[in-house]
Amino acid sequence: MLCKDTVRGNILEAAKKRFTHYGYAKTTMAEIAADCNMSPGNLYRYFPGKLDIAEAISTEAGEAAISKLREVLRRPGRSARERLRDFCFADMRLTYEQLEFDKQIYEMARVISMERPQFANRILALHRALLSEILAAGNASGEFSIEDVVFTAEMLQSATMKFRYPQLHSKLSYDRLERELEGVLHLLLNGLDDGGAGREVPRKAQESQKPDTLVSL
Amino acid sequence: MLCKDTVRGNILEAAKKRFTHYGYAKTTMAEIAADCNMSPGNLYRYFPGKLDIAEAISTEAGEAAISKLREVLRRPGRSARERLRDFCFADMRLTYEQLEFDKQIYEMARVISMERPQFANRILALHRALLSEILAAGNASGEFSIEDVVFTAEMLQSATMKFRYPQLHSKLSYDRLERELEGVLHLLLNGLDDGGAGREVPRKAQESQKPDTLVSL
DNA sequence: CAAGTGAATGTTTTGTTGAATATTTACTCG
DNA sequence: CGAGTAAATATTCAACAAAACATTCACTTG
Repeated sequence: MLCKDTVRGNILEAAKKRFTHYGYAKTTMAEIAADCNMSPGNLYRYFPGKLDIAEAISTEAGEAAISKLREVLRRPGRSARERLRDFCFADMRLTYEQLEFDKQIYEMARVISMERPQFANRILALHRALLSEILAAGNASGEFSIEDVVFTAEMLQSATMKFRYPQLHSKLSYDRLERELEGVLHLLLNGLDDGGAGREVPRKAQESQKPDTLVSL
Repeated sequence: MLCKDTVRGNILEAAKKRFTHYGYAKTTMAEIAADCNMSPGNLYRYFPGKLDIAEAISTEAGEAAISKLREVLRRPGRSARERLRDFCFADMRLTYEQLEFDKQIYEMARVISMERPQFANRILALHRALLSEILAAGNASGEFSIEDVVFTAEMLQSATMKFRYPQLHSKLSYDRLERELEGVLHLLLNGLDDGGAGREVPRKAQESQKPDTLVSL
């Protein structure tokens, strides 16, 4: 039997194909409906509107990404610091690759962030919860002694904002982003006292150090 | 005698008045020229184009802001840590107020950042130099022992990106921005070991803690 | 009545065209 | 020539009509 959820699933699937292939703007409700062998009007019995379809798709994708990150956290035999590092790098790589290579997904992300500001917040909250988990584990193991884990997670998220949706904030090569994340994390973990941003890994030749560039203003 | 630089100065002055009063877009080259008692065509003997006039004005303003920040650094009887803190807060307040209350300046900033990506970089470089100064002074006084001062300054700049042009990155109240900057700085200065983001100042009621919201995507 | 239709409706996007306006050029003046 | 002008040109903007589209609704259909 075709329960409501199955139809919803079909719609999402069809829409996802179109959105990722042709882009959000270039996809019409009529097309999505046709792909599902229904009339445009009927779509509205399953979703309030086009944007909600996109949001549902993005939520799914976002939660999938969070799941992947959660797996990074489950890796055994790592210290809390290492875990934090793994987590941040995995996160950056995940979103960078996603947005770098897929113009369409980038478009959707932009539209949804504009029209549904709360969307990004929900994902950020999930993300922050994982950070809190790491910190709490670190506390438990005696590696950290953080008083307010939730607040500290918030601050970590704030300081690494730039690496979360790199394309939205600056245009840097992935190499450079990695190097910067490395440095910032070192600072966040150890503070200024421990030799500043600590430069274990020798930097590449100075020539390649293009300056930062703000973007999307 | 009317040397070339005097005329340039007059043009800049006239343009500045118009730009700040009516906005960049709503100001025409003809108007600027009229204010200077010259024909529009003649402006091009002094500036390559309208955008370059705006850029010159902004550069001046940017350098003025940097000077103000430099003064904050000169305040006597402060430790390097305090200086760093003063500096970051002064910087945030300066740009926040500027952009918050002056729609026209905000417009100019946006246009120039879009059309002349290098502009922001030059200002950021000046800014970074001041950070390096603080760190170097901290090293000299024995308060820090930072190996690569320049690199560490870069990392500090990176981690506080969000507070540099707040309106461009997120929409948060100034209160909340201050609180976040406080937390992030604590983390950057002391690392995770020192009780995390350290919460000397009790946070306000949880109700008021609206989550972050990305903006301008 | 739940599922669906397709025409009707209002909003957004798209094109187009004329007007503004940035920029260039050919020229004047001292 | 250096400083400037004013007309010529090219680009951008604004307004408005047409088309496309999202959304709604009165109406099947099983």
